[in-house]
Amino acid sequence: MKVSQLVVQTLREAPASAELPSHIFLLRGGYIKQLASGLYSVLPLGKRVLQKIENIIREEMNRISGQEIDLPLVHPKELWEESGRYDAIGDELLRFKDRTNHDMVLAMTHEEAVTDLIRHVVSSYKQLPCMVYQFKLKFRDEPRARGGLIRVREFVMKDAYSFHTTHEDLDKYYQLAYEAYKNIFQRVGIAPVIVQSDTGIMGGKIAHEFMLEAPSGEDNLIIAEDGGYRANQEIAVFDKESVKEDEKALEKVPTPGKKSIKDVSELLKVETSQLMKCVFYQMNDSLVTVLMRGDLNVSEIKIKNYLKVPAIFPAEDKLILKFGFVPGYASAVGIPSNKNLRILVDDSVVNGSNFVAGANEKGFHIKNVNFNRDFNSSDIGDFALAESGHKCKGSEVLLKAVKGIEIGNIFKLGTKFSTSMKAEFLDEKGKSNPMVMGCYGIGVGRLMAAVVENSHDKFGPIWPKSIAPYQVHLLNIGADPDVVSTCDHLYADLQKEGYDVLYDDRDERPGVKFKDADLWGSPVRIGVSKKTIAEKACEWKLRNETSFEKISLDRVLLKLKDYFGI
RNA sequence: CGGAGUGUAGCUCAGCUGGUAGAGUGCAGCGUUCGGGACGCUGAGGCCGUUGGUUCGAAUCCAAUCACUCCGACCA
Repeated sequence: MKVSQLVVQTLREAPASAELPSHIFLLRGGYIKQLASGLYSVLPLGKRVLQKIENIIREEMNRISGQEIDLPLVHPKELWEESGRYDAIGDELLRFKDRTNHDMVLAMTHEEAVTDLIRHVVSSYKQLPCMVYQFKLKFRDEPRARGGLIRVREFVMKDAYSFHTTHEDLDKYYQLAYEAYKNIFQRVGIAPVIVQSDTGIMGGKIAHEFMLEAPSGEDNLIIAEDGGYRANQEIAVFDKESVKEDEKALEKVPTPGKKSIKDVSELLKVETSQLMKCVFYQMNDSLVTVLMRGDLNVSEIKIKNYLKVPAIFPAEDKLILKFGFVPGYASAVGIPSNKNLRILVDDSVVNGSNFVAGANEKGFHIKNVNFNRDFNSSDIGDFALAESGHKCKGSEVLLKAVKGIEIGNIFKLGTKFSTSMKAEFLDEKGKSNPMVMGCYGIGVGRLMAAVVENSHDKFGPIWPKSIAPYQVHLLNIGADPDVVSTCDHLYADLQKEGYDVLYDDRDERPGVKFKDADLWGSPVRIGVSKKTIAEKACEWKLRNETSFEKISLDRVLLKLKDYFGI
């Protein structure tokens, strides 16, 4: 491609609102252009990168027996009602009516559509297992798009779905998908951190997220310092180092005006870990009370998962008071649970003893509160948020928190969709069973952005060979007729050899061309000037190096072959 | 949905003590240049987000509304 023909406009300056390197360089290099919040047009350069990423993913999906398909973007409401997600998902699912006044949705993911397809096509164990995948637009009406392509509303995702006769078979395939994902990310130059993740309202038990560690990441990851444990903070577990002592007698103490853990700890001169905090959430009219050791924070995801609800909200004082709790001085002592009051007790409270807790009376706390003796509940579990400085379960290894960008995920769905949507097969004995499903997603645009986050300098992206929009950037330095004709010939020769060449044939000053070359990030830059052709040579410069070398024109093809290994 | 901010030329922004609009850059043309975003001249390009109000007069003041950005909430 000749730059003179390329549909592109590079920018000297990115909009002030662009902060992430990927956002800045994709805009400045003319890869993408924002149309509206979270909606981006892709220009030819960006499209080439996306296509190369897609081809890598396609190869790896085909290698694990994937078959490419295409599912609709617009679905009738009924399909989503079948799975129960029409009501379970909030405004993120864009709903609208078609001309016949029929309720429709824009697909934010395709479990329903693919389950519908497979249940009609597959009916026997002989047809299983199978995996189908697609590259398809998703629309999610995100409350807040941000960071260029990192978080958008409309995006192409590679989503794959596998169907199995048994959980064991899914387990085996899940491992294959896991390896395929590692290959994909390695091929685009990313070394992902792979963490256990929340399964959310998708149900299922096991899921992993592939993360690019980056300060701009939206997810918090908890990683053991020896790398032995890695999980999304939402679900990460840790050692609470609880110690049980002999139970002492209750003792009411005045704590006027001291409502926070910190204040009470200072007043009574006890460690925050000897306090018991009481956090309130509400779901409609019912109250959820969470009792937790004072030095720990609540993980709302763990609570949502335990209660199996899509959302909880901080409770209003009015509701808290209605159940007999006194905000600031609250505990479960003397308050039994009932059908509108769930009392969740973190195991840090169960396994500790003699806590200072609220007296449910303004200005008073109680010392030596113990689970079982002084209050009770059958809702015991792990509801605490793992944080930097905590220790791995059962070991002394420290956990640290890092930020990450989610670039892919794999999920064991199990039979959630196949049961609700009756995707069943007949086994050897003629008995009907729900198919066991897995799903595997990668956001293609986000991956492109992640690669830039991962690999750039102050001038622009440094694309890996595998997905650079063009492999070779050719430019004439100066408009001398001999220089131009040398470049023209070189351009033709390289193309004939099958290289993707971007030829900057514009009548521009060298500085302009160099800046653009950096923004377009081709791995190899070949420059031809009057000086070089005097020696029948050209400049050979790699994007990831700062200096260039002069090589003979005869050696260009050889050197390219060597560099690209083809 | 809460909090903050911004809407003026394709892009980045100035103008905002009220008097109908500017720079840089980009674009077109001419000339001088030609190794890391050169310089000079000429030119095209704006209903100052939208609507209403105050005023003789509004980009400028007030109100509403829309859009976009950031922080938070949210994020199968």
